[in-house]
Amino acid sequence: MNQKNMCPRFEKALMILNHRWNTLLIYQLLDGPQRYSTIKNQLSISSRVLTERLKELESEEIVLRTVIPSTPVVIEYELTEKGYAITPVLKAIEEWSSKWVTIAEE
Amino acid sequence: MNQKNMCPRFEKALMILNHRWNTLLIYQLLDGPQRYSTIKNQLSISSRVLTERLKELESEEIVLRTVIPSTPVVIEYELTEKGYAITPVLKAIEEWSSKWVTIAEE
DNA sequence: TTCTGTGACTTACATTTCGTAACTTAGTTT
DNA sequence: AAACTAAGTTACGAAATGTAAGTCACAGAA
Repeated sequence: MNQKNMCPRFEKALMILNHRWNTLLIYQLLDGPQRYSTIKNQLSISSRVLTERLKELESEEIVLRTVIPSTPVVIEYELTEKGYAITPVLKAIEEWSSKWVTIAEE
Repeated sequence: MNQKNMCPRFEKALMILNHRWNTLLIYQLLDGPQRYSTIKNQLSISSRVLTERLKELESEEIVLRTVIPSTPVVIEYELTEKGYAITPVLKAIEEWSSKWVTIAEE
């Protein structure tokens, strides 16, 4: 994937944001810190892939994972500053979709 | 993929834009109308998937396909108005990446 | 007039990624 | 002990993607 003369940062950004589920996950976390099970219930993602993506976003420092030592243990995920900085991208998608995207109806 | 109470247009926008290669393809077409082989050479996408994605973007009216009856026949792809309207999304990704994305170096 | 070349795809098949459902682990309440 | 809970894992089949070779229509070369 990718070309000779494209900015490598932009390219990497696309690789992260276009990876299936990631944008939706970030969008979901804009509502604030949330537990694993909350996220899983809101999106119809499987636990296998959810765990995988959260780890990816955590390693990219877009998401922060916090262990709450209750019983049973609860894990909270939230966006970092870098993560919240993606907001304008989501806003731009929202604007484009509200102006241009149509849903087939019967 | 997806939730009960999310705007269906936004959801659809995400499905289109997050589909592997699509955003990069649109980005590439911002340079103006281009032939199939040009696109293929610029991105390292396989012809199988390139054809598939161009058809998808065409059916979403993001891309316009034009046959130029030369010999051998040449096909030109270009963004529609709806397609060019995605520019702010790409700009937002560019800005985010230039501020926040780092590349590992050794 | 068969032979070679071109652009834009297809096709067949291997590899990777994803989804599904069942299982694990540690501590807790019954 | 048995059952329960949250946050994962695991095994495995299904779907998406990559790779390489092939197709088609026509044109100019040999």
